Amino acid sequence: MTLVDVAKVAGVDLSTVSRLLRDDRAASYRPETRARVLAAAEQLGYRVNAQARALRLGRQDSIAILVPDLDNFGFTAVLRGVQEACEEAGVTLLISEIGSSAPERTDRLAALAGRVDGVLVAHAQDTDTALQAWLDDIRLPSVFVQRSIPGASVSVLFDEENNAAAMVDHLVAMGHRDIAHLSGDLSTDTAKRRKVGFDSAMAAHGLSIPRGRRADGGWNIEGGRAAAEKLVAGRKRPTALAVDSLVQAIGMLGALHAKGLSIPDDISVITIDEHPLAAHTTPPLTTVYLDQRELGRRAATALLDWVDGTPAQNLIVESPSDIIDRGSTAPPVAQ
Amino acid sequence: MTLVDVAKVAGVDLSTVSRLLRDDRAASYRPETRARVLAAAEQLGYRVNAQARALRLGRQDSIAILVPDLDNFGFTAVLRGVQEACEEAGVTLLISEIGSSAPERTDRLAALAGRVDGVLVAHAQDTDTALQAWLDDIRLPSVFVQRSIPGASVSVLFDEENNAAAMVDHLVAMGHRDIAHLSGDLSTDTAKRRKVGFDSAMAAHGLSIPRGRRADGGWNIEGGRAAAEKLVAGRKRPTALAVDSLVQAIGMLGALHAKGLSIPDDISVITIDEHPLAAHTTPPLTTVYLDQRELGRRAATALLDWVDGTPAQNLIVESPSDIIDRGSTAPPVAQ
DNA sequence: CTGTTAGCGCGTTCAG
DNA sequence: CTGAACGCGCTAACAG
Repeated sequence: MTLVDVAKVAGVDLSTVSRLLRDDRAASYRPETRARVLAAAEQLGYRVNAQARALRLGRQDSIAILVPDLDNFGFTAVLRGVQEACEEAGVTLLISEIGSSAPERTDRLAALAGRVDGVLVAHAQDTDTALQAWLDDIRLPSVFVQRSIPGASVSVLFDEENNAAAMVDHLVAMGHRDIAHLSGDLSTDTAKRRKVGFDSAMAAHGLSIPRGRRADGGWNIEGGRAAAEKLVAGRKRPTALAVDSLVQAIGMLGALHAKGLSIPDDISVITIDEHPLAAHTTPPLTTVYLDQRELGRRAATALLDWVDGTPAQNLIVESPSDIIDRGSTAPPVAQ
Repeated sequence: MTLVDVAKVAGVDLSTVSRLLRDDRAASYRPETRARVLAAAEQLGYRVNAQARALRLGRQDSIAILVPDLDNFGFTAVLRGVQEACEEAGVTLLISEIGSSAPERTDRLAALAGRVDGVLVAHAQDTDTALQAWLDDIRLPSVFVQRSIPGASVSVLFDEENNAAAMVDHLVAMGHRDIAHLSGDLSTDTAKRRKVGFDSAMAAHGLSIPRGRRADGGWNIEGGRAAAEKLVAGRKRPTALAVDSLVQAIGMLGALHAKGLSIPDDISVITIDEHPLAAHTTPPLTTVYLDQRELGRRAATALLDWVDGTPAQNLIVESPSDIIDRGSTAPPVAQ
């Protein structure tokens, strides 16, 4: 099932088979030859050898995406968008989980480097110098997805300030004035930008943010829970909670329920990120919808273009920041 | 940064470099040569070209795992176990989502075939003949993970009958006699085997399963919700619900809450699958713990061994079926 | 329109 | 202990 085999069966040269099977349109072969070759290939079940092809062409037709945590369902929509774009481009996608800076991470990255034409990065803390060093080292095109590292590669981002502001606007429109911000991991720029957006929006409404009204929820369930506990611990609770991610919101719900708080009667909550799960929590969560799928598509496309020779540029993907209202917010009541 | 480059810098033949860098121990080279080569490699930042190596050796040092749905957090622990095993073996893992039988799935599969030495399959409905055909076609070692197709390849499974029985035993021990089974997709053998286990366990306790006490929840949130609605719709509710997966349990919670049922006061619930999420639902869920990570490891190891020449055998991974009691079950009360 | 030829980078005999 | 030479399967000139 190699080119020579097919050529032998078809009674032509292997280069003819190679061209015929690939270009198809380009060369107008004699119908007879064409038929013979196609028949032989079919009969033998011929498949090009991806490795030989990669070796010859110096390109892999495959890219990788580095994700922090496969458990994080806040990110699957992005993955799906990336998959789609890759599919359309006929490129294989390699998904790799690279959690914390474990030592074996280096090996995984090293193995990856030789197998792909470029890499998408969905994992980046400002301090992750090891990752940055690796990216420099491999000299492959790389694009950060919904993350960015200062002074580093290209990024495809949402307007996160806008997203955070959307939460504030929604809550203020309901009459809230004492709003707490359950932030994502503040060592990531995504969380930083949302913080800025939150603060600006509050200021725009003439509201201040007293001490104790922000907590870092670390982008995970447990962090969200701990942060929520802190935010509602004081004598005077905020009347509403704006949460940076759905994953953290899950933890928050646990904390609020444990404390016997009823949503939205005692406290309103809203979160960024949309996922099937949001419709099935208790209560269902009002969310800021982000088109993560589109973000994934755009990031993948940018990377693929870069691989093809067109350097990618930083890109902000417009997202409607639409509110999906599932009733977890309501006007505040006097405590 | 190829072998020749290193050889040139080190002033030796490229074959020397090749041996030295790989065997290391095998050949006892002159320390001097050794040092020169290593230094040159280091200096040039040499990396073997995975493609050339694969072409030469006829092996990719990489395997793929086919998953139905990356959104399904019930499966990430398996993935993690697989990743670990691959890491230890120095093998690259290719994760690929192959949802329904979309037409583009074929392309994705075809591209995969040339890049891996074998494939793990975590997606299998008895009726998925296209997938089966592909597996036959590629003639690569393949192992099914927590799934099996009748008469097909090798499987690495849990004792699912035992797992379902664990739910029944726990509930019966609490005093329940009227237990409903919210099953997984009954076209998958996993669900079928759990059904058998559930029924046997009930029979062993001298309990029967009246009509309307089982519903197919399709392995997803929405299916779980719909099935739960059906199960508690009748005049006389069951006193307890045994759910086949955490994902479905999420949907179930939504349904029960919407109906105003309180857990475990009005109805007890228990589910198979452990995940961080289970500790943070309302209420937290009592679960049957499965060592999915170990399952993943074993499956990956079996496949890797097969790739190395030792055909894999069907394998049942012992799992303790331990109950993690988070209080979502309680003795039944008269209605 | 089709065959010939020359590598892509590497691992492996076989000599020496 | 090290070098020389071949070929894995494929593509892209270049002939014819």
